[in-house]
Amino acid sequence: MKKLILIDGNSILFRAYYATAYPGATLMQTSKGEYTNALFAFVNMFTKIVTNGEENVLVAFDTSEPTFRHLSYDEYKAGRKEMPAELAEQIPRVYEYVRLMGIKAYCKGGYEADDIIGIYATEASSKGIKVDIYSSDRDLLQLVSDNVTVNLLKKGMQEVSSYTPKTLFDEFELTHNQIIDLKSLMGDSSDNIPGVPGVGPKTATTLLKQYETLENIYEHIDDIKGKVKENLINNKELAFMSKKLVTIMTTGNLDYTLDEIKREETNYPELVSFLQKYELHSLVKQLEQPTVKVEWDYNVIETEEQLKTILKDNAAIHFEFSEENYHLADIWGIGYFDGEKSFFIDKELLKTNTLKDYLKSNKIRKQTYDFKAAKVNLLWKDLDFNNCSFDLLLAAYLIDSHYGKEEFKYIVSKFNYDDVEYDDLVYGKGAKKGLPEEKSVYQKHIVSKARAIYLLREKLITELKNENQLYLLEELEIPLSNVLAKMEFQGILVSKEELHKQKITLEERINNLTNEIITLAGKDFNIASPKQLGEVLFEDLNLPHAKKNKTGYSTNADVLLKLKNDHPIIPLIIEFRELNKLYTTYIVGLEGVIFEDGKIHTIYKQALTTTGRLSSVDPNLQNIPTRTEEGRQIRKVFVASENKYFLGSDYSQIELRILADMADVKALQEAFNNKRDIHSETAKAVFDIDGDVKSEQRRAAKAVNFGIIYGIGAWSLSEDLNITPKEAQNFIDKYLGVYPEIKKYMEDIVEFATKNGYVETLVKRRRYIPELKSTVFMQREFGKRTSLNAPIQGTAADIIKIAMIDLDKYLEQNNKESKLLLQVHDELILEVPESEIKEMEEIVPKIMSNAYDLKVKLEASCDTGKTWYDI
DNA sequence: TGCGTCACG
DNA sequence: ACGTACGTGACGCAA
Repeated sequence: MKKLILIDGNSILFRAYYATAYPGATLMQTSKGEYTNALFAFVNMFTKIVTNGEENVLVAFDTSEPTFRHLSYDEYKAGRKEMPAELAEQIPRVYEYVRLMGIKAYCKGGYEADDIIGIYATEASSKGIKVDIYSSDRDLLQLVSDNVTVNLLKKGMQEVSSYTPKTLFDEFELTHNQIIDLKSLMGDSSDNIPGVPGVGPKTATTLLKQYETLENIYEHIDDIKGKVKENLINNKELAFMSKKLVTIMTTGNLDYTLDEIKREETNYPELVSFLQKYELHSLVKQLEQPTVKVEWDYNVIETEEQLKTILKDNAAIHFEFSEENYHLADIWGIGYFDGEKSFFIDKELLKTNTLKDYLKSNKIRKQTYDFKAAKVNLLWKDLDFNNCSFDLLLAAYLIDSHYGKEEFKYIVSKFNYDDVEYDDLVYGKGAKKGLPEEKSVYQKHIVSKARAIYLLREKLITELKNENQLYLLEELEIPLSNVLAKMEFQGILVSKEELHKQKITLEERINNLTNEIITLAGKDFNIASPKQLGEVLFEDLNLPHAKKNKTGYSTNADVLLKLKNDHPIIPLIIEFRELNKLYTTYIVGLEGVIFEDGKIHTIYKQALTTTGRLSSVDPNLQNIPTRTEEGRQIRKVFVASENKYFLGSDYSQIELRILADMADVKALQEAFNNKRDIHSETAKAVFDIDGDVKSEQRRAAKAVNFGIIYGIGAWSLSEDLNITPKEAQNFIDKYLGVYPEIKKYMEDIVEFATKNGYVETLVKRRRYIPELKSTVFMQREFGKRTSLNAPIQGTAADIIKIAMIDLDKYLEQNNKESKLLLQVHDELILEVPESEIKEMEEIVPKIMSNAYDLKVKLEASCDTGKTWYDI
């Protein structure tokens, strides 16, 4: 042994506790209420001390048993406050942590932690072993010697002062041997050691500089003068007793020999699950070291014969595509890893029954990254892909919903896996993106992804299991992935005639508007440019400008609406804006994404939103206009196939129902269960109305109901309702008075989020909210609002996902021709043959309302028609 | 590429 | 004094 680290566990634990338990602080707790603040801070300090795995370390603790010090001096450590229960309960956890690190945590009756350290330090030092002691207790300075360094942790936890004989002398002007005598003279209030009354550090140091030791001081007591001499003589016994008390043992009978202090291997899996159990996720991340690079190679599979020998159950398979839009993308390669061997499978083999059957099989499990992408692409090739047992993208998304936006490399790096390259580095980016010349470069890259999937599976599954989220992966997201793949592939038919008709009409109207606007403005300019428009309105026409933004005048709809009567150009611009939006985004936009089959095939991003909702891209079919009649016309472009009808079914007030359930709002529950109009009901309660509710009052109540879901603010409510912020605040107060459970829920959820750093839905989908820890006020406020909103929005997302899975199952099991086409957050759109309309009108809303049991019943409406406009 | 704008739930 | 409700995607402009 070359080096030994001795840690004063008690001292560090106290520091750790009080560093995070300052007055007014909320102590860190797990969701079950176990305190973890000291454990957390202890681990942080500990990992700074014990950096690599090579040192021999012992952590010494006190016991509650009295030592010879208590026995020889009644007042020893008297007056010390008892350890807070919040700290005491964490001690076993700290022991466990140290043990899992592969390090001995040791205490023994009759010995203080100091003594254990003193004994081992002395023994090691005598054998020429260098010793590092860590504590915040200055008493330990007496152990400093040529071989023993004492490191004292300073208040901020950040700094450490190291004491060697030299630095000790520099600071105290005394040798390390004199530290005991110093303490004996000056005493120590924290341990209730008396010392010599009237003698403080100054006097003690002066005396010791002259006489070296306590004993020698008394031998020369007559050389000393005045009050000091008197004090010394009167308290000689106290001085020598103090010396006994402050002297740390250097010999004793301990249970381990030095050799037995050898460090063992850290048990990483157990340590990770220990830290996860106590919800110390940031520590899990810090703790993990990058995995050791393993050298690996792969074989290229080019024949069916070779293929037959490698395909196994539950291997990882990765399809790499030429484009993000995977519908008709080229397959750049197929990576495959069975846990031992790595392969690159030639895509030509997709023509073989061996590969077709393997992919399609419901018996053979496959592990993937973005199962849906592969399935959709294969469906276009008239192949199928089934039985996904694990999907890395979905699993990572469930662990942290912020990960889903990121690329493969980033995601795996979050789980400390770095044996994958950045896509950009392999394929280039932008216009230059393409397969590199060198085959082995991209082949290896694609195979490396399959390896990552396989090698990370266990870890992610364990993490999900620990947080009770495995259900979400295996019973919700993966099955949903399969449903979404079918919906995307199915697509929705558009009428090119209708599209063209609307295009012509819009073009003409926009042209006319443009001419009129230019005439009124008196000069030619680009109306679609907010910058140019702002200049025309607020400089040329001198209209009053209210708001400004970073780049100039604001010209948004709100501003324009307020100027409506100030100039005849304004209504024209409002209309231009509306029509231009419809034209560019919806008419021209949709025209450009029609496939050869005459349909539009969107892509649902399943791992993107932080709340658990889906998003729809290429094109976005979740924001097709409906609020204005003009815009709603666009929906006539989407038509049912021949002899089929659209069936739309949407949840009624699902988010408010979830709020009524989660916050346990009795009045809301009752209103919902009696199928009353929820906004009128709210208006009645808030305005204390008996009879009819005026539409204005209902509107106000509706605004607050919505506001609550978003994390209401008086200012925005006042904007929304055109009242003063003060009136809005009154309104909110009244509302919360009527529904006190909501007030409580809002407070509780923010407290939970602040304490735990995340919020969750009814089925444990989690959203971390780091903004709550921000030092920026606005950021923290944002964090609070999302804490309120995410569980509600997320639960609604969970419920409709369950409904989709249930519905798909029903359709499959009963061999129905009806197909799910679209999901728009709280509504489902199906294409139904005439023969199934009646059944579906009954079954779809039923499955939707039965998807999840809340304290209030879920209701879903139902409509059918030939175009989307009609439902 | 970032911004402003506006479409949806 | 700050800036103002949650979650999205697509467009055109301007740099």
